[in-house]
Amino acid sequence: MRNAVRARNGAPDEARMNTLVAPTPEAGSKPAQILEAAGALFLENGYGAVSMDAVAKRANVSKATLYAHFGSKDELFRAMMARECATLLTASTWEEARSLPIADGLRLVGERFVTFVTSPKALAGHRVILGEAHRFPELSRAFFEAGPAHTIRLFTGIMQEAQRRDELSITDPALAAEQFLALIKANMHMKLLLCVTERPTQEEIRHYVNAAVELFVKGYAPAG
Amino acid sequence: MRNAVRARNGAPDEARMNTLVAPTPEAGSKPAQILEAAGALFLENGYGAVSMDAVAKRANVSKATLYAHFGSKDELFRAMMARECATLLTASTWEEARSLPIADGLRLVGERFVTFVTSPKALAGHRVILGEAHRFPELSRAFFEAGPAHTIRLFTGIMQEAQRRDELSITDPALAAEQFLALIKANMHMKLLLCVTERPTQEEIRHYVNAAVELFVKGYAPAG
DNA sequence: GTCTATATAGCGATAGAC
DNA sequence: GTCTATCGCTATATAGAC
Repeated sequence: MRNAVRARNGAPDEARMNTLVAPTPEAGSKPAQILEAAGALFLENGYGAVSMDAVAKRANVSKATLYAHFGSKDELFRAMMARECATLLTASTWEEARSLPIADGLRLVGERFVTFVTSPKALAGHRVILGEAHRFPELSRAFFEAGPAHTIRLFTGIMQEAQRRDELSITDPALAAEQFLALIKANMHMKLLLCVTERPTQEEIRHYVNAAVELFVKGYAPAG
Repeated sequence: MRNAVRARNGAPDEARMNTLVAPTPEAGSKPAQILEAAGALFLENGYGAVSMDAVAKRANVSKATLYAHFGSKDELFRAMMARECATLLTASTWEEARSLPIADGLRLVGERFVTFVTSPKALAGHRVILGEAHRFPELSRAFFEAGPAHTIRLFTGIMQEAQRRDELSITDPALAAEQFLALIKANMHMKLLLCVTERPTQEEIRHYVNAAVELFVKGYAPAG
């Protein structure tokens, strides 16, 4: 897609920074096996605690084969994160929310969003990225662009739409989007990242999201 | 469950779970030097990327001396985290907020809280803990209790007070506290954890907090 | 391309002198 | 208590046969 070559004129940020796009190897091939093993192990245990031996063993591949496809542990980690982000962040159909009243739309996409970010895989990826943010700053940036920043842009659109329809009185749609996302994640996300609580049920998620929507819609209700 | 010995009567959670309390060695002593070096290195680079040699070298101490005071790398890491949490989380005077109108009180403690969690040390600690949450689950729990959970309890008190005074209409004070904390951190905290932005200025913090307080107070305004 | 076997280095942890 | 020197192990990465 847009790799390495594309940084010429004033290309928009969306196009320039997402360096997490990587070709997906054909299913069943050795590279695919390796990436799958790396994904399972790195996400479970973090970068430092996983050896190349362990990856090779889990992938049913020799270490030499592993190094033939991925030149180093760093490279393997990057490729694995790119693949995980690609599979996790398939843009859902946010459009359907646009046709609903704002509160219902927020409830719909909010619940979907929280369900996603509280999934074990998303949490594991989040944890690993955060733990290695210092060592892999570009990866961290790319993750942010592909993940949180992307989501904020989507919700910013929803906020602008709601304001255009006079359903909400918003002066800074991007800030409002961030606030809403923060509200629905609230403390639950942190607790999950720290492994101090179990995965919430769909009912619990709905309860959190409903409370957040209520607060948000009332807080941004148009005057009069 | 967790400490094996202490789970008898209905002791409050606060007393049972905070295993991060550790004696502070006298300043200038070797243990103090070691802990300081460990703090700098672990917080900067994470657990796996720091060797005991590196800690010893930075502390101007031999590795044998290091092992004489801290039996293993795990133990050193725990002691270091305990010390960092102790120095960072000195309970400020939240009481002063109680005498103010709710919006002013929230602005005051909110700004202080955000200033704290966006400090480089707090961020580094947060990052390391998150990255190693799998490997050190008890440590993670203890951190959560000493940090986020403690803060939520404090803010829950503020919410209850506000409701008693009919300044806010809150049905679930703990949830409201979580919501407020999430709102004022919003996306800024995530961006900082991912190293995709610089430390915010006090003006930026104030701006975020003001926006959050406005939304929160309006959203929980008593009817009528 | 893929394997077995190995090189080389750095790790956590320890022994023994002082 | 503190040091120097070193053990034993495992890590990343590579050489060479097939």
